[in-house]
Parts: sequence; structure tokens; C-alpha cells
Amino acid sequence: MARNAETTGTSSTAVGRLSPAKVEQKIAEFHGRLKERGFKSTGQRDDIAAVFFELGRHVSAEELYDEVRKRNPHVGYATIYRTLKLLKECDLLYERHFDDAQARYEAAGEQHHDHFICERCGRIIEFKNDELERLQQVVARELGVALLRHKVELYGLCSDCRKSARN
Amino acid sequence: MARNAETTGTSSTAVGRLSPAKVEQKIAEFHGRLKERGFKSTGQRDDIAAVFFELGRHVSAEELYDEVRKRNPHVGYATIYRTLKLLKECDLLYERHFDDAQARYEAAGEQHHDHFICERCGRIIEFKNDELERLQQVVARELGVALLRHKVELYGLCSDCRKSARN
DNA sequence: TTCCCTGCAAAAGTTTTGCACTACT
DNA sequence: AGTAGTGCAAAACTTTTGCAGGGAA
Repeated sequence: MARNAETTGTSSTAVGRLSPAKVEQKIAEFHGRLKERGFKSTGQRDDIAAVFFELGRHVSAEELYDEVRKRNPHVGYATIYRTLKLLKECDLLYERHFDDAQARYEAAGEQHHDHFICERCGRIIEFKNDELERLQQVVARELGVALLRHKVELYGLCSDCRKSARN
Repeated sequence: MARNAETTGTSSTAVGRLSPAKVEQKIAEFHGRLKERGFKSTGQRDDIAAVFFELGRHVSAEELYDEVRKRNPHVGYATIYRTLKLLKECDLLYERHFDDAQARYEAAGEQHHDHFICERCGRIIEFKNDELERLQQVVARELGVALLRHKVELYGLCSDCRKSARN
């Protein structure tokens, strides 16, 4: 059989804003999960969640705060952080710690993926490679450890920045 | 031929204290590189570097500060951070950002490696897997990006913690 | 002797918390 | 009505910086 490791392929996903309908759906999901867990839905939580899902992925708390305040200038940082924590508990977002000091938050999608981060322009590309996933299990087995989660981050220059670097 | 990807194998390295002779050697190297770069050698820098290399890898600034002050109670946090930055500029240490808020510092070794971090006891195991390295280059090529550096971190339970978790 | 280095304290940047008040359910 | 949520400000935590005094070359 000719299939080798390379055939596994790497897929990259586009990140971007969700359609208004999708945002509505996410908010509805948030409501449900809050209720399940005994928390309340509030106007602020809805505003924050809506802005978060509209913006797309990899926002910092600061960016989110600025955007939310355009819509609702009363919201404080504390509520932003508390709501981000709630969204995390509801499995609707992941918290990422790339090399910056500040955390970035990403809407939880269906499937696991890893990240490439451009060191020049900050662009983040998500990708998935099955062979890479499998190898990490192999490594874990060889180390005798139980793998709960993992993080693969590639840093470098994205294709656009490579071009401008050549000038 | 029976050699397949698996044969690449995973090697894990033991991290630990350096012998006094090795520490001396590292300090001498530090002196040389400071001079090359137009910096001075001082008692504090020597103390900090000595304690850093004696302790072994993956220390936080706080741990280093506490240990250094056992030897020299006069040293301030600022000098710890400034000296860590110098050691980094001298290519004698790497700064790592695992999931904690605080950075951890590791003596620069000869070869690149990745990390497994035990989420229960905090133990850090270094490992190297050539196939994993190669695959990352493949992914970078498929994404059309230039790879400058990368980070692979596995999180889970180390063998000891797996055992005690079974009780 | 000349700067660089050091320690202290204060600042900076991100995230959390205490408290009185507000508003969901 | 009752309890959880909110905003503000202050605290917490890690790391950096300004400045006056001290020490290496």
C-alpha cells in the first residue's frame, strides 16, 4: 500500500466572524448551559458573548473589553473576565496562552487543532495534522505517561510576511 | 526493511543538578560572554548564575530568588530578572512559558527538546522525537510558512501520578 | 575615576477580589 | 423577595524601571 505518513495531509481552517444566525445559536447554547449549571443569564453576559462570537477567534480580554464597550459602555473589566471564565466552564471557549503576556480566547469549535503564529504580523493560522496527533500518543506511551492534552505551536513568518521580507 | 516511523524512538533526558566542576565551567563561560558583550562580571551575577546552574532546570524567578537569598540575602528581585535576561542574551538559558502565569528558566543545553508537564505534581520531562520534528517541517511547508521555532508541550499525568491516581 | 551595576521602591500590565448596589428568576 | 450578578476600585502577582548610591575595570 502506497499510503505513507505524508498522505495524512495538513488542513488549515479559516478563522473569522460568525454569521448573525450562528451567533444567535451560540448565545442560545450559552443560556442553556448557564441554566444547567445554576447561573443566570444577564444582559451583560449576552452582550459579551455576542461580541465574542461575532469577532471570531483569538481575542484578548482587552480587545474584547474595548469592543464590548462600544456596544455597552457600562461593562467593566471584571465582568469581562468573569464571563470569559463562565464561557470556558460552559465549554464554549478555550483559553490560549501564546508567547504574549496576555491570554487569548477562542470560540470552542468542533475539532481539535493546533496553531501557527506569525511573529511579524501576529496572524494566527489553525491547522490539523493527524499524523502529528498520533505521534504525540506514541511519545506519551514511550514516556509512560497519560496524555490529557497537548499544545503544538509553530512560530515563524506567514506567507505574506515571507514575501515582504524578501523585498 | 523493518525500520518504520516508530523506530525513530523517543528519548527522554534526565534533568538535574550540575556537578560543581560543570557549574564552574558555566560561570567561566558566562564571564567570557559578558566581557565579549561589554558587560561586567559582579559578585551578584556570579551568585545568581551559580545557583541557577546548581539547581538544574525549569526554575521560576521566585524559586531562584529564594535560593539565591539563602546564599546572599542582599540580592533583590530586579537583579534576578536582569541577570536572567543577561544569561539569555549570552545564550546560556532559555525562557519557557508553560501554562503557569510565571516564566520558567532552563539552562541551555546542546540539543533541542520538547516537554511533558505533569498536571498533578508539576514534574517536567524533556523528550526528543525526530519524527515529530520532521512532521512540523512538513506542516510548515504545507501551510506555506517559514518555521522559525516551535513548541510542543504535552500535559497529563506522569507515571508516578498515574499509579497514585489508581488507588 | 568612570560608568556600569545594584537595591529599593514604585510603576506597569494583566487578572482577581471585596463590597455596596442592581437586577434576574 | 431573595440571591446571584455588576461596577468600581483596590489588591494580587509577575516583571520592569527610575534613581541614588556602590563597586568593577
